[in-house]
Amino acid sequence: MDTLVAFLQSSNLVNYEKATMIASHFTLKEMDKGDLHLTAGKISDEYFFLEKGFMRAFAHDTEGNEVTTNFYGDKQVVFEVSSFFNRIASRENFQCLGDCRGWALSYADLNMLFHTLPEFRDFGRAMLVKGFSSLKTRMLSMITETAEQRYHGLLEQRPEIFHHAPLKNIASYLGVTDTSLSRIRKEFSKK
Amino acid sequence: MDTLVAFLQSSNLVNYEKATMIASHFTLKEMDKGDLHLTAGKISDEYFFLEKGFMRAFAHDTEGNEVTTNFYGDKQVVFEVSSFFNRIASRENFQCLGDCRGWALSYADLNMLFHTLPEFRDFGRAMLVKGFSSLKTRMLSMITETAEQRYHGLLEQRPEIFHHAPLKNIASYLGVTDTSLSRIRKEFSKK
DNA sequence: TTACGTTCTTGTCATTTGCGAAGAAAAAAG
DNA sequence: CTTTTTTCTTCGCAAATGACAAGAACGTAA
Repeated sequence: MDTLVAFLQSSNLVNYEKATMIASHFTLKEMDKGDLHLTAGKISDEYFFLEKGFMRAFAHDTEGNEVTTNFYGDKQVVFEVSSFFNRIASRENFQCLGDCRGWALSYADLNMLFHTLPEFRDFGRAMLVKGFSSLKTRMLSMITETAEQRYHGLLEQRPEIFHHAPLKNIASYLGVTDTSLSRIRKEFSKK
Repeated sequence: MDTLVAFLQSSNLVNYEKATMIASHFTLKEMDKGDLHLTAGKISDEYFFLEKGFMRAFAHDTEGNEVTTNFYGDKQVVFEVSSFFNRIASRENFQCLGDCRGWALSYADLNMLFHTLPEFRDFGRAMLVKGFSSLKTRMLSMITETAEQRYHGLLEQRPEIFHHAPLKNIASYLGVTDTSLSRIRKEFSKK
């Protein structure tokens, strides 16, 4: 649980004492490779801190194809914002790409903590803002960059992804087919 | 100012009395067509409720081309989340596409209200979550739909945009060139 | 190990899209 | 109203990408 406490402190918004107190409300959750942490159609009720492992989020398009919408590594918060806060069914699934271990907080507990601890409120908002911001950046790169540029960018900025996720997941995350990604990699290896 | 009060109440998170009290901290701001409400490089310090008019947000890509990232109509909150909350320079510009009139709240005032009114906090979070959620939807459509499908979707879901924004802005918002959008429209009119 | 299923690569072909440039149309300025 | 600027459309061509299919490579489980 030390990892969680350290994570809460890392933002400099929460001190050690408060971090320990917040962390005490989380419960341990362990999953195996392939397990679904959240299934589309259900309401997300876990604000989940991933201590160890790797996960991805994916949705289905109108034709039923899987589209990977995000990857999560060690020490990241994993939850479906809209489902969690609006208490509505999630359109996304969260799947473990390896054995996972982390800490979960329920909606009720999170609200209780938000209500009593302004620091945790700010922490929560900072997480939300961060997620929003990185999604915006990704949208911009989707519009302005070629598939090849996006591939290289991901390779530089988040190399861990390539160690944990199959290429077809990465392809849909980048907005290309697996065929196309394979070609991009081939061109790249020529140099 | 009635419009603002009504807007604050519309979420059902804030009652009339509190809405009036919150609204009293906003200040009126009027702008002409073409004016920049926020310039890239500056820190956004206005949580802005657009009462009347139409605006767009745009950024520049690495080659210096304008990319429209969002459109805002009547009765919408307009602000750059990351710049506003993190107090960092904005990468985006906000421009009036017609004469605009709305109400602005400073970061300091917003925090003061967040601190004293749990209802307004929830309201603020709901706005944030909503923006996040719609950006996710848009990202998914960018990955799974063709440019033509995205065009038709926008035409159905937000027809006002076509009454206020030039097509080249809409093109970059949709992630295509103006040339390509022109072709898509031509194909469409053949039916 | 062997057999099976999944993932990845490669090929061909059709389609979409971008780029550069030119002209038409529309809007703004004088 | 005329001029100027901006926006929109159109053209030809090249490049990128998707769809489909076949086979290779890989991992998993019996």
